[in-house]
Amino acid sequence: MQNVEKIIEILKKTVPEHPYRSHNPFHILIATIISQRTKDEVTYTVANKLFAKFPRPKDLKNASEEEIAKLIYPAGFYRQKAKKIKEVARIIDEEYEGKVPGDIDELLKLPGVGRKTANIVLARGFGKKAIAVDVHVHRISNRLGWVHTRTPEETERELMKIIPKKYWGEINSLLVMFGRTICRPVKPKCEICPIKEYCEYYRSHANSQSS
DNA sequence: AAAACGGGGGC
DNA sequence: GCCCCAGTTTT
Repeated sequence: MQNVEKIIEILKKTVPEHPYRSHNPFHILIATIISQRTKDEVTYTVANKLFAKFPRPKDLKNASEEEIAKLIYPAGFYRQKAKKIKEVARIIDEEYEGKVPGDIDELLKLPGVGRKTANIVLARGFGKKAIAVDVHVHRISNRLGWVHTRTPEETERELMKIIPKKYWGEINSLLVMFGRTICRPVKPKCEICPIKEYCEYYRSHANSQSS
């Protein structure tokens, strides 16, 4: 699988950059919680509004759940998320001196933080080597034939074997954008895909379908 | 293992 | 009008 590095380099030149460029770990964490089962444009809009009003853990801790819920309303799951966001802010302010922990086990203790969210915070917020597997990474890795897996955990383990470590932190952003623009869940745009020649899915569907 | 949370957008 | 979407938590 020497191709993996080549494929990633092609994607890096072709795929648009991930639009959420904050490197503030707390903002990454809260924005990622908001993003769960939510379209990303909506996520950025409401996250920016939220941080404009309550930028620091201490600010969000002191905000009311109703106030938070109102600001993130369009993202859906707003009551649940508002409660989690307030509690996460409180824990970080009171138990971690206002700093998001850069450790997977500590992150997983936070409400609303599962494996995917924790890995995104580590990768994007701290620049650590962590592979965050969401539906895009899972789908695309299987389509390409990099893995043949059923669960995200399994995908994460297998990807760690075949993706060079230097790409771990950015593979999620890259594949999410690739998945949005080209390798969509339904009707992937294989005609214009820059890596179709390396794709198992494309080879097996090359004759039968184009749309 | 399945249900529940949820508004917005694509078709 | 139906179905899916940067998942996590509860049943």
